[in-house]
Order: sequence, then structure tokens, then C-alpha cells
Amino acid sequence: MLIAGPTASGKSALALDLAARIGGVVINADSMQVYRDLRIITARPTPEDEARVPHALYGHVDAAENYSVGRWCSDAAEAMNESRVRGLVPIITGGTGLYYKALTQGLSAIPPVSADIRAATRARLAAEGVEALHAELASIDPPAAARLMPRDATRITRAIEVFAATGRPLTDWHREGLRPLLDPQRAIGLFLMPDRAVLYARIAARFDAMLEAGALDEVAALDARRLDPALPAMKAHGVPWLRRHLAGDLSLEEAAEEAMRDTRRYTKRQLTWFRNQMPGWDFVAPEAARDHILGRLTPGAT
RNA sequence: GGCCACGUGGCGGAGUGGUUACGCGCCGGUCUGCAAAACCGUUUACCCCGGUUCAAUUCCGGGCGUGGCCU
Repeated sequence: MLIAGPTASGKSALALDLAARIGGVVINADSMQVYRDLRIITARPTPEDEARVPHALYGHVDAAENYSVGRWCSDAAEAMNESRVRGLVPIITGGTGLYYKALTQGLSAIPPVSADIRAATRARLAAEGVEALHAELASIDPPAAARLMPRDATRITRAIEVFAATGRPLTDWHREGLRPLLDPQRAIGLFLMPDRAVLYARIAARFDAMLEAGALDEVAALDARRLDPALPAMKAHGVPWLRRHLAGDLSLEEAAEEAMRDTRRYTKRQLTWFRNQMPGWDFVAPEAARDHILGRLTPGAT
């Protein structure tokens, strides 16, 4: 079972409910809830939730690490195997669209790029600018250069470093996909889709609740580690703005406004992703989700 | 009551007698190992009426509204 939906749509609660009901394990598919240091600010399931039903891949990574889709795929494969052994239904939930795509459509067999090469490529990006890298890509991997927007620093850098590390253009690697971990035919993909206005109101209410629950202290503790601000965990919604508030750059109200805005934008992108990248998924209103999924589990029932 | 200033798209904010600044928001889209990232696109604008003019959001007059000062 794959349960996705925008931030604050009630995915976790639904997953917990289903897991308790049918005997399942909740496996995280959220790129930020994996980080140990970010519990409150990412709305990770509480210890009580985790005590009720088995959970996997929550807070198992240190914020100093660069987690990735690739690592998630192998972690998820392991978690699914374990659930099979225990006779539990894997219920994968989270909002990271790319993880679901990799899970159901496979990833290319690109070897890991060394930290040295990555650092060197990033340094070049900073020194030479995106345009220079894009021009270089046009000579080593013309299709990739044509496909990518000239200012898309992230993907251009990736294409350059894959070539630097493997001597083969990224486009070649993409032609050889690995078999997906999960056969989409054997899974139910559900996307919770709340009314936009309701969702935006929930985002605001939820951020206020996070602050009351100690989000600022959590960010202060993370801040004290003096990690590289470019790390993924340092970019979790609310973290950059709350850090700026802690530094005295802006008021808590301003930081909260910005954090909520980032979250709103993100939910919009999530919607776009699932709508267009995940064919075959069911889009359901949160209130109707549980009955919908239970109905699909028992084909005889309506 | 008098004087002055101003009325531009959801908001902020330029500007021009003829060719729809721009920013933000909203909305839509792209996506194969940092994805809560990175990137792209779009958006019923010139308060109302009359005049001048080939042509008015832009000039002139009146009205209405807003703000400031004065009585």
C-alpha cells in the first residue's frame, strides 16, 4: 500500500489506522522524516504512534549525512523484506514523489559518485557558473543538455559529475534501468487530495502547533551543530527561516510566514508530481480514503 | 468649507500619446541518486463621465474616492 498526499493531508494518521487494522508496518517515504534531528519540524510520528504499530525508516539518518533516493530504495527494500518475514503488510507513506517513482518505475544502475568528485563539481559550479557547465554538458551529453533548462544547476551538476565519475553520459545510464523494487500492479497507490483552502489552513495551524511543541528548540539544537547549510536536512521547511530568526534577522512571526509559504508551494509541487508522474494512482478526498482503500482490499465488497 | 497630492492587474510598484516594466502571491508545468531540492511558464491593469487627437491609461475639464494640511 502506497499512501501519499501533500504535507498536512493526514497521511500518517491514515497509515497508522490501516496498519493497526490489517496488521501492517508503516514505512517512511519522506525525505526529511528520515533525519534524526528533525522530529517536530517534520511532523514525524510520535513515540506513542511508533509504539502502537511497527514503523520503519523514521529518524534513522543523521542530519550531517546526505541521504538520497538510492539509499532510500535499498533501505525500503530491506524494510519490505522484513515485513514479509514477519507477515505484515508494508504500508509505505510519505510525500516524496521521487521515492515512489523510483520504487515503482526503477532507477538506473549508476555507481555512486565519490564525495571528491561531487565537491569538485560543486566548486566548479560556484566558480564558473551554470552556463559554463551547461555548455560543457552540450559537448559530452547533447541530449541531456537539450533536455535540461540552462539554469537548472542541480541536474546539470549531476549530469556532469556522473560523466566525470563513470566516463559515460548520464543519458546512456538512463537507457539501462534497473527493475523496480515493487510491481505497481501488486500495489495500491493512493493520493490524498484535500480541498486547497482547507489544506492551506491546516498548514498554518500545523506550523503554529509545531512552534508550541518546541520546534524552535529543535532547530536551535540543530543550529548548534554548525553543519553545512547545504545539507538536505538544513533545508527542511521552517529550518532556514527559524535559524534566521535565532540569528536575529527576523521576527518569529515573519519566519513563520515564510515557512508556511514554502510549505504551501511545496504542496502544490507534490500535487503536480503525482498528477503527472504517477499514472494509475487513485486521488481521493482524505475523509473518504480509509473506506476507499479497504474497499479495494476486498474486491467482493463495494 | 478651502488648498495640495494621489487614484495602474489579488497585492506592492514603475512608466508611456500608438509596440501589455517588474516584484510578490495565485495558478499550471518539468523532474532517474541533495527532491521539504532545483528549474520553467502563465495571470480579465490602467476609478467614472465628457473633451482634444488619426490614436488616450498617458493631455484637458468635470465627477467620485483616498490621504495630508488649513479653517
